[in-house]
Formats: sequence, C-alpha cells, structure tokens
Amino acid sequence: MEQQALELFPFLANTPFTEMTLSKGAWMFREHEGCGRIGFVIGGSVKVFKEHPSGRSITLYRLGPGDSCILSMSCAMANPIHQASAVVEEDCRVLTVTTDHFRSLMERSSEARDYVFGLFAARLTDVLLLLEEVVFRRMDERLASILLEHAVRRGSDEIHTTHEQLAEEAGTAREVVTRVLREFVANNLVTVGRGVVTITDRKGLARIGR
Amino acid sequence: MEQQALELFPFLANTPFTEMTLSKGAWMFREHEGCGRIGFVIGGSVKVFKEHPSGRSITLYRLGPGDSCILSMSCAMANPIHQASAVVEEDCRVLTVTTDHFRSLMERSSEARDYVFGLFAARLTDVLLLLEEVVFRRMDERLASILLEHAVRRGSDEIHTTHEQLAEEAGTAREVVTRVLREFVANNLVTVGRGVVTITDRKGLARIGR
DNA sequence: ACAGTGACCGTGACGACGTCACCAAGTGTG
DNA sequence: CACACTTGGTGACGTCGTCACGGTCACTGT
Repeated sequence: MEQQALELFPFLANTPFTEMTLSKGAWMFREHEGCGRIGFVIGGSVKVFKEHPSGRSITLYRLGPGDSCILSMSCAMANPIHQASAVVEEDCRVLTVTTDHFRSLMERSSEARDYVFGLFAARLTDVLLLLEEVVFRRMDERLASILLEHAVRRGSDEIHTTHEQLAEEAGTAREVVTRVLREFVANNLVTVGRGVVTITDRKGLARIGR
Repeated sequence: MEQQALELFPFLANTPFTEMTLSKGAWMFREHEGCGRIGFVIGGSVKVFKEHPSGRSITLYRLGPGDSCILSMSCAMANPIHQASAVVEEDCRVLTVTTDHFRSLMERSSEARDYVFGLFAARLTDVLLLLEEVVFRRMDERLASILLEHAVRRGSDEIHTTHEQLAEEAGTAREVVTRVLREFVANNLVTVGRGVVTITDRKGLARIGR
C-alpha cells in the first residue's frame, strides 16, 4: 500500500504522512472551514462541490487516484478558508500531510512544486470550463454531457443515480432534470427507471452534449 | 519606473524583463492562444473574461498594480492554452518575462513562489465565488453588486458605461440589463442616462446586492 | 397482510431570464 | 444636412427556477 502511494506521489518519500480510509459519505472538508491536513488520494473518488442555503448545489470536479486537493493547499498557502465542500463518493484511501510539512515540502522539492502547479492549473481550467458551460449552454446540453461522463467513468450505459443527484451535479433543480429527461426519452436517447437512467443512443446524446 | 516595478515585484530583481505600455483596448492575450511572455502589471487595469460565439461574454476578474496573470503562468507551467481573454481597460504599464525565465525564477526564489501561490489561490477563489453567483443568484442581485463595485473602484456614484458593457460584465444580455435597470429606477436606486448610470441610493442597492 | 413512512418521480402554474425582431433617439462624420 | 452607427426601449416567446401538489414504490414494524 505504501509502494502504491509512493508511485503516485513520489515526492512524498521524505515527508511524514498518515494513511487512512474514508468511506462513502464521509466529509473530506467543508466550505468555510479552515484547513487541517492536506489529502492525497490513492484510490476511490471524492466529489468537490458548492452548495447554497436554498438546497441547490453544483459539482465542481472530482478527485481520483493521483489527485489531491488544491483547495486545501490554497488554504495552507494563502486564503485560510475552504471555498467548497468535498465528500467521498466511493470508498477512499488517502494520505494526509500537515500544512507545515506541506509548506516545507514545497520549499525543498521542485518535483512537488511541479505537481502542485500542474494540479492548480488543471483545476482552474476545470472550473473555468464549468463556468463557461453554466453561463452559455442550455440545460439539455449540459445534462447530456453529464450523462455521457458518467457512462464513461463507470464503463456502463446504465447510470445508477436519481434525478435529485443529477440536479445537484448540474446545479439545477430536480424538476428541470425530470423535464429534460422526459425530452430525452421522447427522442429515444435514454430510458429511465426508478433510480436509473440508461443511455440507448450515445451518438444522439453526444450531438446534443457537444 | 524601475523602482516602482521592483517595489511591487521585488523577486524580479535578478530576472531579465521587458517593460512596456499597453493602451486601452489592447489585447494582453486571447483565449485558445498559446503563451509567449508572462505579464506583471505595474499600473492601469486589465479585464479578464470569457466570450462565446453567440456574442455574450462574462468578466472573470480584473488585474491591477501588483497583479500578474496566472492564466499565462498556468500556460507556462502546465496546460499550454489560455482559458480566457484579457484586454486593457485603462492604459497599462507592464513588465513581461519569458516563460523560461519565469520557470527558472520559480526554481530559485521562494519569495516568487509564495507570491504566485497566493495569486493562484486568490484567483481560484474569485472564480469560485463568481461561479456561485452565476449559479445561485438572481440578475438584479448580481447587477446591484456590479454597480457598487464600479462605484468603489472609480470613487464616484456616476458610472460611465453602457447597458451593453454591463451585460458583458455580468454574462447576460443587454435587454436584461435594461429591464433590471428600469426596475432600479422605479425604486429610486439609480438614475440612468445615455452611457451613464448614477447611483442615488447606495444602501438600497447594497440591500439587494448583499 | 396491512398501515405507516420516506425516497423518488411527475406535473401544472408562474416568475425570472435569454433570444429575437424591430424601432426610436442620440452622436459622430463627411 | 444626410448618413451611418451607437445606444437604449419594447413585445413576444422559449428556457429555466420555484412552488405546491399528488402519485408510486420500497422498506419497516406490528
């Protein structure tokens, strides 16, 4: 397990870390909280999102093996408050490092710096693309993209999720998801069941989600 | 002029840079372009934004004295393509550094690294807040905030801008700005003229924009 | 087996926002 | 002064967010 960790994060070799398992539903951090330790994901998946008192929320991006959390790093290095929340979607194996050790690591290791810069750049890009989508695209287009992403990530056209969860991912309301899916069904792009959406025409969806 | 530059960017002392003036309307960089040199702003103001073929666009944030462009840095260090465009809003004095010199600077200077990390964190925070606004808030609330920001930046309640420009800033359509402003006028929060919006009730606007 | 409960989904009505088409009034230029 | 351009105003309509329901399914305890 340690080897696997050091394959993904070789620059952590001389830094003290703690290894732990987080199970589905656990909070990695919460918006408006300060930052304790910085997490490096070995396995599993974490959803990073923003929520609003109204109950709506929107998914920013996901962390997988080899990722780590730049929002926490951003807390460690500058702005001391988390700008979003993160929960475990699939049981997770993570390393954590204290902010002090992380700061000294950034001083010592150019490898670590390159990694962190790359990650910062990647996430900034993700968020800018998301912003663009939210501002400029229609809901059916975005939902088509989201469904296709799910299919790719899970390697199946059968997507086990609720309208509510899709709405949280897209930053819209459940009713809107229901309406759009009804449209997709009418066009023979998907079939729906209780807690499941099955893609029946990937190309058709891709034409919309483009 | 050089002293002023090195007060703002002391870590550039031993790095070769070019100093130049960009006048209003000049492009600093364009979305989808690669990255040549990295800019450090000494004076003036630069607007960073995203646009869409439909003609709509949205302002992400502004650069002022002491800022520099992390999107270009992100190009230099990782993702080689700019994710947004930037134009000069007020005549600008800037230093530029080649990507190679920038990379070696990041190796040598922990001061420079701290500066860059702080900037990355700040901009990521900006963009996340903007995303939150776009997803969760109504247009009148956002426009009220935007008007107040302008008033603060220019130190005057008389804001010289067109409905079109406000729409580009907010990421909406001109007609929507016209409608919202009509509402504000009806509530005695602002008065409008050709190319000018004057705030007459800051507190009232702040109640909405809050 | 049955009632109770909660998760999930469907729907109609309405307000907010984006888009389109078009028009009116002010501004600058030759 | 004529002309083109910029700026702003408006009505109609489609999309999206919100609200208030009501219905169905699964699971639980009795």
